[in-house]
Amino acid sequence: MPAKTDHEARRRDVSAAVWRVLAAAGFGGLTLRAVAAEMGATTGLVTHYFPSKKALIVHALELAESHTRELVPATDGVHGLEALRQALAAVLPLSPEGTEINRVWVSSWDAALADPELHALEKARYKRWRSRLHPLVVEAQTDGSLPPGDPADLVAGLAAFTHGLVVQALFDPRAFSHKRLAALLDTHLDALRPTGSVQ
Amino acid sequence: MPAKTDHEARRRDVSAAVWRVLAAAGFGGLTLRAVAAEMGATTGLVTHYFPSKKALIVHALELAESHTRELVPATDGVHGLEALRQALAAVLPLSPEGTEINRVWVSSWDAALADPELHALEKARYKRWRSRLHPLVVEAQTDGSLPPGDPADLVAGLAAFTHGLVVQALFDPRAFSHKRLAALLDTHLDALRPTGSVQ
DNA sequence: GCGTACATAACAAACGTTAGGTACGTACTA
DNA sequence: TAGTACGTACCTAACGTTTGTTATGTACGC
Repeated sequence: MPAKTDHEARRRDVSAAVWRVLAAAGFGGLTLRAVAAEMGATTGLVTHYFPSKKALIVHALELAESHTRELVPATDGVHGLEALRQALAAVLPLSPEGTEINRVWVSSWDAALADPELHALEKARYKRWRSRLHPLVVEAQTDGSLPPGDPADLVAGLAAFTHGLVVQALFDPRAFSHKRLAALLDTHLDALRPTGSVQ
Repeated sequence: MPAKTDHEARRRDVSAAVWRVLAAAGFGGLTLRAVAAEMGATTGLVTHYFPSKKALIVHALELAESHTRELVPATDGVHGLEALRQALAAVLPLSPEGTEINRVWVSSWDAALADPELHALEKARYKRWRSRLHPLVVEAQTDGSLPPGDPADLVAGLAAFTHGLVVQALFDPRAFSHKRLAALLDTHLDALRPTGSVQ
C-alpha cells in the first residue's frame, strides 16, 4: 500500500534543505527548525523522514562526500600526475560548489571530534579519500613523475597539503584566489618531481 | 582601592577552565555552565570576569595562539631548514598538549566560519602564523635548502601541509603516530630540496 | 478503514543573560 | 580608634529563548 508521495524523493528534498542550512550556518547552526523553515515546512516533516538529529547529521555528511565525488572529473584518458592533479584540484574551493562543500566539511569537524560515532565516520571518510588517491600516486611514481618511497606517505602528504590549503582559503579567499590555489597545487606537484626528472 | 583577590589571576583560572572544557568537548560543548562546573563555581563567577560568551570564546582563541607559541622551542643557534622544521613540528600533535591545542583549534573553525568577527580573528591569526614562518623560509632559500620562488607560496604550502597533517592525525592518531608525523614532515622538507642540492 | 504524510502543539531541558542579595576588604571620616 | 560608606567578588535565582523530542490530530489515497 504505497502512498502517492515518493518517499525517497521527499527525503532528498529534506537533505537538500539540510545542505543549504549547513552551507549558510555551519553545523553549529543546524537545527531542525532551521531545516524546516528552509523547506517552508514544520519540524514534524523533518522528524518524519529522519528519526533524530544525529541521523540528519550522518546523512548530511554522506551527502558531503558524494558531492565531493561528483566534482571529481572523469579521468578517462588522463593518467599519472595529471590525473592526480585533477583529483586534488577537485577538492579545492575553485567553484561556489567547491567552497560550499568545503565549508560544510570543515565545520563538521567540531561535531565529529566531539561525538565518537561521527569521529569514526570521519576517520573512515578520510581513509576512503586516501585510498582513492593511492592508485593515482602509484601510477605517477611508476612513470617517474613522483619520487619513490611509500605511496601511502605521499598520499597522506598530498591530502594534507590540499586540505590545509582549503582551510586557509576558506578564511582568506582574497589571499587565496582560484588562480593562486591552482598555481600552488601545480607548483607543489612539480616541486615533488624526483631529482633529474624533466617535464 | 584594590580588592584582596588578584583579578588577573582569577581571570586566568576561568580561562584555564574554559580551556579544559574546550579540550574535552570542543566549541560545541562550550557553555557557561560547563565552565562554571569545571571550576566548581556558578555562572555568576564566569560572567563576572567575562561580559559575554563571545568574549569568552575570543579570549579562549587568544589563549590557543599563545599556547601554540609556547610550544615552539627557542631557535637560538638553529638556522635555516632546521629552524623551520622545528617551527612546523611544534604545531604537530606530537605531545598531549599539542594534541589538545590542535583539537581546540580545529573545533573552533565551525564557530569561526559562522561568525564574521571570529572569522576575521582567525584569518588574522593564520596570517600571523605565516609571517612567523616567512623569515625561516627565506633563510632556508638563501642557504639553498629550499628552492627559489615566492617565499609566501612556500610558506602557504608548508602551513597547509602541516595543518592538513594535524587534521588527519586528530581523526586517526593510530595511523598517524608521533613517529610517522615527524617522519612525514622530515621527508616532505627533504623532498622540497632543490634539484642537485645535497644534505 | 487503514496506513502514510504531514501540521500542530506541547514537553522538559539547556541555553545566555540579567537582577538581586550577601559577604568582605579597603578608604574615608570623626 | 571606631564607625560608616563603598566597591569588589561572588552566589542564587530567575528571565525569556531555543533546543530535540514526542504526542495528538487531520487529510487523503489505497
